[in-house]
Amino acid sequence: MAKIQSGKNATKKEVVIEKAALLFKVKGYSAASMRELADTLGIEAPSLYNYIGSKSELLQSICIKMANEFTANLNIVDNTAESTVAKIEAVIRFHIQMMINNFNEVFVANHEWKHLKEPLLSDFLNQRRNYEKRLMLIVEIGVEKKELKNINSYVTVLTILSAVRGLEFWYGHKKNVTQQVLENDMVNHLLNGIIN
Amino acid sequence: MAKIQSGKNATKKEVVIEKAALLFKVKGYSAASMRELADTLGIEAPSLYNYIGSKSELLQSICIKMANEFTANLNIVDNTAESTVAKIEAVIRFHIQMMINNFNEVFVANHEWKHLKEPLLSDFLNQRRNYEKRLMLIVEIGVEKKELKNINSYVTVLTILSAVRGLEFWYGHKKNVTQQVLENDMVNHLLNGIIN
DNA sequence: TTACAAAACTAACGATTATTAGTTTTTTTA
DNA sequence: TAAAAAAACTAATAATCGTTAGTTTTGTAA
Repeated sequence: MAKIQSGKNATKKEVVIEKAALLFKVKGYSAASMRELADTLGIEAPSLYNYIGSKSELLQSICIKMANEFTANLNIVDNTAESTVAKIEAVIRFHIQMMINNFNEVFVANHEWKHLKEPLLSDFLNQRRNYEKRLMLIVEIGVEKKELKNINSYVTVLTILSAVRGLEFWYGHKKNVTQQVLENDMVNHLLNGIIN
Repeated sequence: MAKIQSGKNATKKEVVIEKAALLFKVKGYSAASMRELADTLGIEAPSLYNYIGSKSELLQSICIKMANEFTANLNIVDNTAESTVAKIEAVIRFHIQMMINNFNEVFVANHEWKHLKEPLLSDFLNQRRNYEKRLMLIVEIGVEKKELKNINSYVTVLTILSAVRGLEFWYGHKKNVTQQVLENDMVNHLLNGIIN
């Protein structure tokens, strides 16, 4: 009956993934049904399988894509930013940008990765762990160079990553606080707490 | 066949809730089945209903209990701690304590509340919103008194609550960082970033 | 020991799930 | 316009879900 609308340059498969991200965010992966996903696209559930292989594949696409984007950015930051503080600031700002521009997918990757199947689950967790370790290394170098206080690198990275992750709560309160204020205040709060 | 073990002073219902919290944490509420929960107790699924009314009730118990504990603590802190900084520090330390002593239940309340049914869903969200507002008020008073920098109270509370919430990730890495180091470093990081 | 209550069981219900098979309609290509 | 391919459909499958009903076993109190 209805035909899937693929706006702009988006593949129809990409449209399905996009809608899946929204649905997974609202209902959670397990509670979200393929029938409901099909509904949001104006088609019947079995028609989805013309575009995708399985429900699980949708989650995979979302999680892998997000993991890769964060890793790719860290590569750039690590090679371009000069001081430790500049690197950390760049990472924080990128997380904020991602949360704003890819909210649903970042949210799903953060919340629903546990439903990934092996071996992708291990891949995802390894990549995240690696990301954390690289950030810890940046902090440790900053401590050595006396750019930062004598802080524990794990706790520092944990605090920063957790704080920026919490931006998902801000998303519902956009009216009260502008992105500008949010970004600057959070960067200042997190950096002032560790700069020497 | 098997009989539910109710250790110490715990009601059998409380044992069921405790096991449910663990299961919900690992699999998520929707993906966790009553048969699996019964398995962890060594009984058959229908036997659960001798103790509880429904699966949904289990989630309710967990979420409401946690919300009340945090609210109760804030009441105490608000009445006893003197300075703004002391209040914020007390709140941060309480969150850390809760994460350590009630990890599964805190985790479930943080992650699975969306599966609550109305009107409990609204109650839960209102209570959380109220908690945030009270913290914002504490920050605003601190700014007025020049105890704190001239910061946005919403962003500050968001940053702090998100950071302590991220302790759930630390839980898997206990070996590398002691609770002492974690607690002090995080408190310092978060307070130094805003103290005037 | 007998009676009662608590707590377990088996069997089964209706609902929902992701997915497959096979078919028809629509769109694109030649 | 005819043929081929893409994209929708209907119908149905096996599996799993929370939960109920009814029954049997176990534990406790008289």
